[in-house]
Amino acid sequence: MSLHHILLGCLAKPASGYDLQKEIDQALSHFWSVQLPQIYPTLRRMEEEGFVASKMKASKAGPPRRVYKRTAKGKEALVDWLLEGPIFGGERRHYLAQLYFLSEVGDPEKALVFLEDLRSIMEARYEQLAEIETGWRKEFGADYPDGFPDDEFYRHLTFDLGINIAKIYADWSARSIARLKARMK
Amino acid sequence: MSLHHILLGCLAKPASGYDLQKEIDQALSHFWSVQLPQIYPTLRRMEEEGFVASKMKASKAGPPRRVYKRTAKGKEALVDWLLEGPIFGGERRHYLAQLYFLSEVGDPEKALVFLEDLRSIMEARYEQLAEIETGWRKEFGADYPDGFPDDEFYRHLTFDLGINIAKIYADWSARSIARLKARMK
DNA sequence: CTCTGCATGTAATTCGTTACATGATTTA
DNA sequence: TAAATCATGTAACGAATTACATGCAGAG
Repeated sequence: MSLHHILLGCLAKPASGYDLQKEIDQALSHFWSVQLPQIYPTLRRMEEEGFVASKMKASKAGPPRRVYKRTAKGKEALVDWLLEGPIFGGERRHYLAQLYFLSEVGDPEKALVFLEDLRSIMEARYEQLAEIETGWRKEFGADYPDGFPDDEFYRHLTFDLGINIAKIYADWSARSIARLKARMK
Repeated sequence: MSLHHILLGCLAKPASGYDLQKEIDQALSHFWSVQLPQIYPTLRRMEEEGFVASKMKASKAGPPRRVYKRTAKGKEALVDWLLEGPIFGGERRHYLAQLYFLSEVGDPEKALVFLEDLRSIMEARYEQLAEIETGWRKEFGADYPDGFPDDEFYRHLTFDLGINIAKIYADWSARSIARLKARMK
């Protein structure tokens, strides 16, 4: 029961399965991912159980869209989930597991390549977030970061965490490369 | 094919399913989790496919143990996985998804409780890691953090990242609480 | 006319969790 | 004698990925 709640959260405004996938992929990608074939049956089951309701609507470009709305029961279920308090568990970061076992490759040159790949990904991620923040600073001026309306405030908290972590990752990967190089001499 | 590789990584030394679960739970918990009922059938399948080999051995306390060793084919598969480069995707952090939608609870007092729960967890996590690091500093003195042998070097990289992230989380959650309180006035 | 984006879905399979079942040894 | 730790596993279910199948509309 997890995608279930994510979808309820996203359905503050009516949306189709396709829309939802895109939103998750863009705005929530740092802590969640889904594929379309998981979304469609989940939404259907949620409708059967009364958490959402759907209507077919014509689309400008492409086939008709099934647009979902959250019901009162859906909103209630979402709030219940939020009031459970922070849910931990099921963390899965493949790249850290790989790093943990990296000595098994034997050759430090290859380990170095791994770390450099990691660094370029992490730096790109940080740059991307930093650009977004620059945009906000221009837009809000001195009101940043506290000029957001209520709903965006909590979203900004996740952003704030995200950019700080991205920075740590970028610094850490650069430092790790240096440590490995020093050790190779 | 993910637990598969984690188990191969842990099997640098022979171990039983029970041992493996404990190791993952202790040393890898920040980026991986498993339950025993997933481990047993996975190991069995891995043995059928020739990645590991098992022998029954008597135990001091309790029932006999099925102890697994990694085969040459297993080691090869592990190295192949590591050489694929860093694998991203499938991130899942429930508590951040919850935070993202937290405005839906309406009442900021309840949101505050959520953030305070988060903070106490994050601070405890940081303290725990800081204690471990203090121990190492005492043990290695000026050689810390570079006095580790090769295999522990990479493990220390994951630790170094972990403690930095834990600190960020602790600071961020305290800051977020302050921001929310300021906004509630 | 081909490629990209829009938009829906099914089927098969794999991965992961929870509940259940069993039983020995050690510690309080 | 009750609880904790050791140790294995099965069964049922739920969550997630991959492959497959279909078809329209607009841009180049």
